[in-house]
Amino acid sequence: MQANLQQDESRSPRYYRIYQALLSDIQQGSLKPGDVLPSEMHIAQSYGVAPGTARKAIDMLVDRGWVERQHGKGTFVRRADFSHSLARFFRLTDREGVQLHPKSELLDIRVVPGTTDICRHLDLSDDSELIEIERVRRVDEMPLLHEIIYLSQVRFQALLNLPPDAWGDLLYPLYEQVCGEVVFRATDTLSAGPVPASPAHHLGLSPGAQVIEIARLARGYDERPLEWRLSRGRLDWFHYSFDIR
Amino acid sequence: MQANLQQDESRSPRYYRIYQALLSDIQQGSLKPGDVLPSEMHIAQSYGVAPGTARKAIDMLVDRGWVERQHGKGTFVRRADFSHSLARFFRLTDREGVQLHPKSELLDIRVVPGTTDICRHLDLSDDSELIEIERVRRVDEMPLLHEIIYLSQVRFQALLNLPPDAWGDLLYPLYEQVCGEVVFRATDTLSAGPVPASPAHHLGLSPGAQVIEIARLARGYDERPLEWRLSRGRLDWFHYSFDIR
DNA sequence: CAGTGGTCTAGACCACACC
DNA sequence: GTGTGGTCTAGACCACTGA
Repeated sequence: MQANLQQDESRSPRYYRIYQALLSDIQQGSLKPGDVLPSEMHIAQSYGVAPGTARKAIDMLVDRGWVERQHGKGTFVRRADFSHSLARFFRLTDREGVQLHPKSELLDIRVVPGTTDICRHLDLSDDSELIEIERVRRVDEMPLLHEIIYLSQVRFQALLNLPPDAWGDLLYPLYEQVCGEVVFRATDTLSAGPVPASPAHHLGLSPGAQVIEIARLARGYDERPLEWRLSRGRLDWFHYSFDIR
Repeated sequence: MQANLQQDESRSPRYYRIYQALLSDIQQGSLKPGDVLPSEMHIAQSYGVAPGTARKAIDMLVDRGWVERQHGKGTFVRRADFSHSLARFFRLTDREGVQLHPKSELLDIRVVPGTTDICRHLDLSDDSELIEIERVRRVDEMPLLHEIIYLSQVRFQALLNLPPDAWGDLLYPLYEQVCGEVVFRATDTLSAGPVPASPAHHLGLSPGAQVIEIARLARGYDERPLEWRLSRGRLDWFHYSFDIR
């Protein structure tokens, strides 16, 4: 009956404060992917609540995809499953709507002064230095996409020292493992336009031909912009698919 | 080792069976959009379970978007909110990413024999008759999209008797009000291709010019295919935007 | 005021994993 | 066996709504 404890600082319910505490443990890294959480009873006792209340906090973590229950074993922090990162963020398909698995070739990485436009997208001051990455993504040697990627030089500096063979086909796992930055969501905007010289060359087009442009702004857990990306692809190989709910 | 088949007719938990029963009431229409559900206590008593169990069933309905709680008032079946239908299903934007609000002009509606391809998309037998609708969607008199839409003649027959002035800018509200069919989700697939004669004419292009093609399969609550739609738009006015999570 | 949903308790028994 | 999560009970008090 110590209902008094709860009164003051809490306008939010106990299960919600426990949820926030556990989530913070995960985001700060004191609970790492693959780690087991304390048992429900343990959490209940250490926060001084009934088991049902602790369970409700864990329910929230499960619903939001942070942890996974395993009956009889425990509750575990989910690994950022990058076998699914491709399926989540790469939406190009073949003619029949089947997901493609492109290979990536790094063309160039360098530090450039940011343009006003890009810095504004990334919520940076207008004169910030940016990391610019240029890539080609191929399926069966066919160049499907040409990509130019901009990142904050401050937050992604570690990428500059990577040996060439450390670059795989996916960037987002690299962002997490090398820079500790996790891409949580993204907004894609598709349009068409004439292709500049460098992408034209890598896509096997003459400059000025029409291409699809996919502009992407990717954000972290806290909604901060992390990456601005401009992908260009040939019209004739372009198939892009997704669900609306 | 007794086979502890609890001989409950159900291997599923009680809250889940209550969830299914309530959901079925909503889908069958005995609970209509805007209706209030029985109170949690009432549900608990009438199913013979504890209040917490009934509440958990309602939690599932809330999580999945079927009902909405209103503290102090009750729990209500959600209305399919067609003031947001446009924002949900129409993703064309202007150059700056701002949602467009197109006007629709009905060009033609007729009954046609279905092609194998389209009937298969709609889960109909190959020789089914279909309703074919042809529309143009304009913003400021500029023809933005040409659409051809296919529907089951059986389920959407009521559309054939509509007076021309009953056709507004949006079809999905019409499907619900006139035919009782609710579009719940859709899959869009974007690609590019040469434009046939009729769309070319309405979009102000010469036949064979490249256009964007948006193929959509829209489905109801129960995942049944409802509508197959092929929209074509000029490359130079094409901007399509959405979120990935 | 009575009725509703929102939170919380302190247990119970079951099913599953592992030793 | 013990310890875990999964389900369920039978209450309690609170906060909000509307008559």
